[in-house]
Amino acid sequence: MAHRLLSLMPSPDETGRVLNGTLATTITHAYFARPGERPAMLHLILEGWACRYQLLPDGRRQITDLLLPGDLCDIDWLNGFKTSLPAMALTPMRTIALERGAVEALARQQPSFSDCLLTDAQEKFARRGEAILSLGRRSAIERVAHALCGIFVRLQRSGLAREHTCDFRITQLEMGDHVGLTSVHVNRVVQDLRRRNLIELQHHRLTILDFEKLARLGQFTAEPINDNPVSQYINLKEGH
Amino acid sequence: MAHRLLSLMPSPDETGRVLNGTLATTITHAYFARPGERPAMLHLILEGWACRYQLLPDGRRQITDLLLPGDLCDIDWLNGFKTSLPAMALTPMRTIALERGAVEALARQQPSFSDCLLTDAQEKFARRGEAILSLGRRSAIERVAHALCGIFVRLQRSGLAREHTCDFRITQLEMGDHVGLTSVHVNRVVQDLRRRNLIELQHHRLTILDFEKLARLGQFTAEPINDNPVSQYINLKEGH
DNA sequence: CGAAGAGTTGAATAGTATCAAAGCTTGTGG
DNA sequence: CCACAAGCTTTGATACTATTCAACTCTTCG
Repeated sequence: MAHRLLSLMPSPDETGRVLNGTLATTITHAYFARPGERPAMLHLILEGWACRYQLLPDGRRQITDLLLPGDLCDIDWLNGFKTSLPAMALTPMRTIALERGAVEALARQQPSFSDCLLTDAQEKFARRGEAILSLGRRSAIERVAHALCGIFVRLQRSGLAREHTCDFRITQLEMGDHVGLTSVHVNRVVQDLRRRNLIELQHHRLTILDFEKLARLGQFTAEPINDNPVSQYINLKEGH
Repeated sequence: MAHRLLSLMPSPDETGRVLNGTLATTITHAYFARPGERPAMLHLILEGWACRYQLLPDGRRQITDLLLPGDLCDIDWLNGFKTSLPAMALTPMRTIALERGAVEALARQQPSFSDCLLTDAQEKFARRGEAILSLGRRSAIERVAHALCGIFVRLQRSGLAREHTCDFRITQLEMGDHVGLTSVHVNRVVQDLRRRNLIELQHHRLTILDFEKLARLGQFTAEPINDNPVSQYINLKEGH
């Protein structure tokens, strides 16, 4: 079961300090946390996609953060671990659940871990900056191209992409809520990308036929690699 | 000279620890920091507006963060004080300049100050979330209405608005780069808001005639008040 | 007073949303 | 294992929103 998750597994920690967590699974649409709560558990994602989102009174929805394998689900430790936006599973998920108290304690005791959390926050902050640029200034096709590149690279770095393909389990409606378009228009853009021979997208699987070109179309440049990821500090206690 | 800045001046700090800073001024379009740099000085804004922005290769610009009086110019302490996006003055500015080393030292020594920085970061993170919602899901008039409400409330909280009016010194082009529209369209939306008797906007001054209605139009809800602002820790050394 | 920048206007166009209906997939219960 | 239902994807027609381009006016500042 664990071989696909290998790259997310902890490396031996020099200081010997490690956070112990237990395996957890959820179904699609489950909430990891709801606004105002101070969740007992934080989750490191092993498999599956989740998001944070915001709603308008009339039902319009915007996904503000996409959470992929390797991500710590709760950036809200910045906010005293009090959740500001709902975090919801977009697919079935497999996560490592960590006790909030243990995370807080390790952050106080081990500066390198506290730095790691800071880096994690900075990464998410920068990602929101990219989203603002996309939504404000990129056309529909540029936005989708950029988003696909970003998702692919993140999955690749977690060892969840091989060659030029990866799983792609969210719907075009959810994609629309992510890139600020309607699902109908996402569909038209996707077809356009297919016609240009840039991607294949079917049966929950994305294949990027020409990454170079797709990246140019979306003005995508990969973010720097984080050499101090949260996953390093986490140990999965066997015997779920 | 100081009476307008009163609400930003430090209150006596219980612990006696205070960051000493000196008055600095800049002209429009001056840079506080450029990407990759590790600036020697951080700036607390007293007067004037600044922004962080991102450019596309073809010149399209998107403002990702608007920095107003009371804001610490450099959120990038999250990133080890290494600037990620350029921060530029949109108007002439008056700031309190702080030595980076002193800020770092105080953050290490005084937990309440380090919490304060965390809160500051969380506030900016949340503001980016709001921007993503606006750009992704709100119409042009809703975006502008929302932005005007947000700006007014922030200035009001810094004591820089009286009754229903405040200074408004950025151009419609810059406003467009902030809310993801062209300057032409911003102009049309502003005129629409005038026709509806919601605002007056002329001679660098904004008057909100009906805040209630404007807020409803933009789905604006004020963010919670930060009771541990950065400004509390800062002392302006006289004799610039 | 003149120049440069900012705001305003109109017409034409491009881009995206909306609405409605018809195929496809996928997962489920019989 | 099949058939069905629900949810996704696809298509077309149409309306609307925002951009583009170009000119003109008004402010501001030196």
